[in-house]
Amino acid sequence: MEGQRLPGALNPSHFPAKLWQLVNSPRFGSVRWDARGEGLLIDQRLFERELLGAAPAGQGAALTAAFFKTRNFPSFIRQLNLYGFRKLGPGPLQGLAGGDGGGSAGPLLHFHSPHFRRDRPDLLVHLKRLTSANKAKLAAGLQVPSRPPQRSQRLLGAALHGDPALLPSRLGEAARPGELGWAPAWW
Amino acid sequence: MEGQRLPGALNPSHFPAKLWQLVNSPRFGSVRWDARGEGLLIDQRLFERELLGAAPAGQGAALTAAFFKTRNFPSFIRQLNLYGFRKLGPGPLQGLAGGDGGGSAGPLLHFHSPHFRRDRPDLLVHLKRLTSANKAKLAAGLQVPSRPPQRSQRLLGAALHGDPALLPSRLGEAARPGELGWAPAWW
DNA sequence: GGTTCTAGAACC
DNA sequence: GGTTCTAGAACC
Repeated sequence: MEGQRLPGALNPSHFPAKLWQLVNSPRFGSVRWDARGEGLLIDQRLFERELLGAAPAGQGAALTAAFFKTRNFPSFIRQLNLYGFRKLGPGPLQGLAGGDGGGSAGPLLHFHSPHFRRDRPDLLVHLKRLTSANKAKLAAGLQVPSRPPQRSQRLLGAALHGDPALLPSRLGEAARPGELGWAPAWW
Repeated sequence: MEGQRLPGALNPSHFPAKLWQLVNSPRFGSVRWDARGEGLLIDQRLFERELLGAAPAGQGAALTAAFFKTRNFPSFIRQLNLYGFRKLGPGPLQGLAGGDGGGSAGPLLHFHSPHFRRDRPDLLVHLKRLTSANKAKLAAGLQVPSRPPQRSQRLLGAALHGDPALLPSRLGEAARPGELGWAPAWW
């Protein structure tokens, strides 16, 4: 399980953290690592059913866990591109994807970012939202700050990942009512 | 049935002609006119099944008529935008869409172009592919030429639409073998 | 920062 | 000209 812990410095409500949790979660099969742990394999059909609440055609829209706010798969792709992921086409690199993944319903999309690797959660902090402003800063060699998670978010993350180092040690620092009394629907 | 005939000047292999035939075809329910005949109502779920060969989830990909070359719905949207269609959001205009369309499987997308109206096939010639070059020409008040359909395509269109004026009147002008010996799979 | 709609560009 | 991938911009 090493390498699957979400670094505490990441804001769990932002896309990189959510994606990290998603790919490492046994709950979901639509997003997983490729054979080398250096890219993402995404089963669009399964993704829409698991995460976007798409009904199996004929049934009404099922209410589903709100991992993402959207109901549209293209918005997820937009997020990937916005954070610098690139699609890997069919070819030698794609060949490393690693099989059909066992019962996948549809074709797999293969995406890659140099800052998103299974064994390198420390690189996640380099995933930046590539707005034009941020790109200009990065091009100029400047730093792009990340808003750190709020106290309640850090507590939640620590609780979810069982990281005692991040949990309050004294009662006086304990979570206020409501602060830890919930969990995301997708967990 | 007036107004559903494809103008002979249009190249039937290009997007505007295909879209016109699609929305006026009784074969397909995924694309149809809104209540005013001034916009398109598109049922993405049905569109993917009818025209892109999407399997009903679980089954393998079904082989389907090749109305479009793509298997991806976003490519169809890209075409709409490329030809100047804009999406109408929920609101007063959207309210004119006209019901759920009778058994539509999913939510409807509403798109509009001033050159695409049920009762005005004569406007279709103004639908231009909005490349940056074409947009510059249009902005300069210049004309953007359309490649006219080839002889075989004119003949096919005339035959499909039963337009005797466009069909050869003498045997010497008749179609050569193979020229009319086929029809699109989707017809 | 996330989501949505549209457009640029490259490839076919 | 059609298709695909990525990005800009506006809105939330």
